[in-house]
Amino acid sequence: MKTQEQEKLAMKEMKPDARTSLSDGIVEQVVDLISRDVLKPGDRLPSERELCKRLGVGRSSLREALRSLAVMGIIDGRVGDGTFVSNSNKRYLEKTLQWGLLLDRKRVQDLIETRLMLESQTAFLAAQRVTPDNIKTIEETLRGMEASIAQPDKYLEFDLQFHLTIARATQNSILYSLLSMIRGYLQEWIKGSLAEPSTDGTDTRAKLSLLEHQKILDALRKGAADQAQQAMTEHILSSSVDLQR
Amino acid sequence: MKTQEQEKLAMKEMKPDARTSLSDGIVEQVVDLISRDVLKPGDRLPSERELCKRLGVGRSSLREALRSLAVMGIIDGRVGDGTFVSNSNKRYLEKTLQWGLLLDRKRVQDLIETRLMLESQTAFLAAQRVTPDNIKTIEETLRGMEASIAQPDKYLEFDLQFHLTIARATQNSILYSLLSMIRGYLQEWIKGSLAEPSTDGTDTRAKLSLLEHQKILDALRKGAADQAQQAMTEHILSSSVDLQR
DNA sequence: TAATAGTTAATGGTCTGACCTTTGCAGAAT
DNA sequence: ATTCTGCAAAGGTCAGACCATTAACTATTA
Repeated sequence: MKTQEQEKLAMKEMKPDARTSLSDGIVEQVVDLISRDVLKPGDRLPSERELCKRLGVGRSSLREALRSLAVMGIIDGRVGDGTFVSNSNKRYLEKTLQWGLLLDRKRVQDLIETRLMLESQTAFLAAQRVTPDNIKTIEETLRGMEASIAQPDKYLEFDLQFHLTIARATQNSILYSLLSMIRGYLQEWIKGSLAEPSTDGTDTRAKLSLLEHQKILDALRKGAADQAQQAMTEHILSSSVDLQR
Repeated sequence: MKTQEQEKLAMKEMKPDARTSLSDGIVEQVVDLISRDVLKPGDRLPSERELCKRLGVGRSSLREALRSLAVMGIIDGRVGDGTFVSNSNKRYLEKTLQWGLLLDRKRVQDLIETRLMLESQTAFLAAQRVTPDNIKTIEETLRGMEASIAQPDKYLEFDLQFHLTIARATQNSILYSLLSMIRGYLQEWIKGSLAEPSTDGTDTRAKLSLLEHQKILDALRKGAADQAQQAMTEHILSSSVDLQR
C-alpha cells in the first residue's frame, strides 16, 4: 500500500532527470548557460578538471558532454589552450555535415528544393514585417558584396549575411534557425563549386547575382510581399543552377 | 632506415587520423562501414570492450567516438543490451536541431507559421509526385481516422501519419525530416489542448477535420497541385485556431 | 506442463588516477 | 629588445575498477 503511494510521489517528482543520462544533463546545463548569455561566444570554459569538481561528475562524463557540444559546433576545444564557446553563431551542423552528407548525395538536391520553399516565403513574410533597421543592415551587406565581388570567400560570407538578415526580419526564430541550418549545409557545397572553371564569365555570374539581390532589396523596401517572393524565387533558382549538376 | 619505410607505409594506410584526433578517426571508420553497407540499420555493434581491442584504442576514445555518432543519430546505445545502428537513418538532423532550438525558447506561433509554409508547399509537391502506393497508404490512414474519431489519442496518431505520408510522397528526405520534427514539437502542445472544455462540439470539430483531410486526399488523387496546396493551407489554418490562443 | 520468480553474465555508464603531446608564457640568455 | 628555454596547464588518451540495467537462463511453483 505505502509503496504505491511512494511510487506515485516519485513519479511526480522524478520527471526531470528520470531518463536523462548524466552527460546529457551536463549538455543541457551548458546549453542553458549559453542561452541565458552567462556564457557568450568566444568565452573560455573552465578547464575540464575544474568543471569536474564544480559539477560533481567524473571526467569521462564531462568529456562526453563536451564531445556532444563539440559535435553540435557549440564549443571548440584547443589542446594546450582551453575550450571555448564557438563564435560562429549557429553552426551546429558544419561538423556533422561531412559525415551526414556522406551518407547520401541526393540530399543536396533536397536541400536546394527545401531552401527554395522556405526562402521564397520568408521573403514574402519579411516584406511585411521588415524594419528600417533591417533595411539598413541589408543595404550594408549589399555594399559589402559589391566591394568583395572579386573575392569569392568574402562575397559568400556577405551573401550568407544577406539572406540571414532577411530571415531575421520575419521575427520568426524557428524560420531563422532552419534557414541558417540549411544554408550552413549548402555553404560547403557552394565553396567547393567555386573551384571550378572560371572560364565562362564568373564575373558575369557575380554581377547577375548582385542584380538579383538588389531586386530583392527593392521589393523589401517597398513592402511588396509578392514581388519579394518572386525575386527571391528567381534568385535561388538562378544561383542553384551551378550546384544542380 | 627501416623506421622511415614503416612510417611511410603507415602514412599511406593511416590516412584518416593524419591530423584528426583519434576518436574522429574512429567515427570516420564507422561511418565508412555504414556507408558501404557492411553495417546495416538495426545491426548490433560489437561490445565497447571488444571494439577497443579490435581497433587498438582505449575505451575513452572509443566511447567519445560512439558519443559523436550517437549525437548525429547514427547509432543508439541501450544499456545492458548493446549498441545498434539506428534504423531511422536520417535522424541526425533532428538531433542536432533539437539542441539548437533550445537556444531560442519555443515559440509555438513560429512553429505553426513555419509549418504552414512548409506543409502547404509539401502538398503541392506531393500532388506532382505521389505514387499509387502512397495514395493507398493515405486512404488507409484516413479510414483509421474515421474509425477512431472518438479517441483523440488514436486520432492524433493517424493524423500525424497522414501528414507524414504526404511528406514522404515528395521523396524529399530533408522535407520529411523537418516536418517530422516540427510536428513532433507541436504534437505535445496539441495533446495538451485536447484536455480543454469539450462543451463546444469537439465532435463537430473532428468531423470538419475529417472533411478537410478528405479534400486534401482528393486533390492528391487528381494530381491537382494547386488544389492540394489550397486545401492543405485551409486545413492547417483551421486546425491551428485552437492552438493559437 | 506452463507460468513465474530468482540468478547470472554481459553491456553501457561512470569514476579515478595516471601518462602523453601540445600550447602559452614567464624568465633567462643573447 | 629579441630570442631561446623550460615549465605549468590544457586537452587527449589509456587502463582498470565499480555500478545499474538488461536479457537469457534456471529453478521453483501452481
